[in-house]
Amino acid sequence: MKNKCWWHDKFYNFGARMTSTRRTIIDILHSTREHLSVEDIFKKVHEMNPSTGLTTVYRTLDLLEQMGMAQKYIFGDGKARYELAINRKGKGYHHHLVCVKCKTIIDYSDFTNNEIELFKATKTKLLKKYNFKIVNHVTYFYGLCGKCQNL
Amino acid sequence: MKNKCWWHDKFYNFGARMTSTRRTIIDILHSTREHLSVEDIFKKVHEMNPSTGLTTVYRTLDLLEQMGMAQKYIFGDGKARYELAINRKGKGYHHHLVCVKCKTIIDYSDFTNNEIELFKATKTKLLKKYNFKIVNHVTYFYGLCGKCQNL
DNA sequence: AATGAAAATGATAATTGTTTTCATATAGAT
DNA sequence: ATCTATATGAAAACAATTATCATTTTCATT
Ligand SMILES: [Mn+2]
Ligand SMILES: [Mn+2]
Ligand SMILES: [Zn+2]
Ligand SMILES: [Zn+2]
Repeated sequence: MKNKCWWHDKFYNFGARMTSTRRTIIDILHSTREHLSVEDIFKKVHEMNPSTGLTTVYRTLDLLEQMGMAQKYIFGDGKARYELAINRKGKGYHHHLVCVKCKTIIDYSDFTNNEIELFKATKTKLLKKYNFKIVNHVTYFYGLCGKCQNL
Repeated sequence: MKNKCWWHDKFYNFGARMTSTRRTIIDILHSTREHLSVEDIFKKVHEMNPSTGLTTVYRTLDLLEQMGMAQKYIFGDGKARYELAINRKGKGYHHHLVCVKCKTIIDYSDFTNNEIELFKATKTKLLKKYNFKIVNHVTYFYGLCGKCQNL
C-alpha cells in the first residue's frame, strides 16, 4: 500500500493501518446509495480480490463503525447493514423508511426546521428529566412504499 | 384451560387457542417494566413449569406480536426483547433511551404536544413526498444514563 | 533496501439466537 | 366422550457473527 489518501490519517490516529482490503471496502460503500449487508459487501470485495475472507469484511466494517466512518443498521431482517456516515455527497444524518412488504429502504434526510428544532428540545428535555445524555438517535419509519400500496 | 379472561376473545378472533403457557407468558410480560429477552422469559416460564420448551416461548411471543399484543425490539445487543403493547397501566406508544455503556433501557413516553403534532406532520409529508404510507415508527435514543456519565 | 515488531488476515471452528421438523399432546367445538 | 385443528417439546437445522491461531503484511526504524 503506497499512496496515501484522505482517510489515511484517520486510520493512523486510530492506531489502525491502511490496507488494500480496507480501501476496497470504503470504495464499495462510497459507490453505492444502498444499504449493503455484510454478505453483499463481501461478494463485491470478492470480485476484486477472491482471496479476501469474510471475517476481514466483518472486522473492517466493525472498525469503520468504531471510527465513526460508517453506520450500522439493523432494520429487522436479521442482518446488519452498513452505510458510510459521511459520503461523497455530504449526505449526513438521516432517517429511514422501511417498506414492511418489499423491504425497500428509502433515505429521508430533508428535515424541516421544525423537526431539527424539536430534536434539540427533546435532547435538552431528556437530559433534564432523565439525566440522560443523548449521543445519537435512530428513527425507523415502517410502512408501505408506493408500489406495495397498490397490491 | 377452563376460565376465560379478557384476552380469550382476542385469541379466538385470531384463530388461536388459549393455553396455560400462553397465559403464563402474558402474565410475565404484564408483571414487569423491563424489556425481557426471549431467554429471560423462558427462564421465568421454566420456574412455573419446567416442562415448557424454549420453542414455545419463541412461538408465543411471535404470536403475541402478530396479534398486536406485544412489541418486539432489537436494541442492538443481538437479541430480541419484548414488551406488552398495552399494559395494565395503559402505557401505550413510547420511545426508548438506551445507555450505550450499561445497556439500561429507559422508557420515554411523555411526549410534548409539539412532538405529537410534528409526527403527524411528518407522516403527511412522507406520504406526499415519497408516497410512503407509515404504519408505525420506532425511535431509539442512544446515550449515557446518569450513572454512566460519572465514570 | 533490509529488518523487525505490531497489526491484519484467512481458514476453520465455535457460538449464539432463532427456525424447522415431526411425532405427540391438548383445547375446545360437537 | 369424541374428534379435529391447533399447540407443544425435543432435536436437529440454520444463519449471522465471533473466536482462534498460524501466517502474512504494513510501516517505522535501521
Ligand atoms: Mn441511509
Ligand atoms: Mn418500553
Ligand atoms: Zn414496498
Ligand atoms: Zn448506563
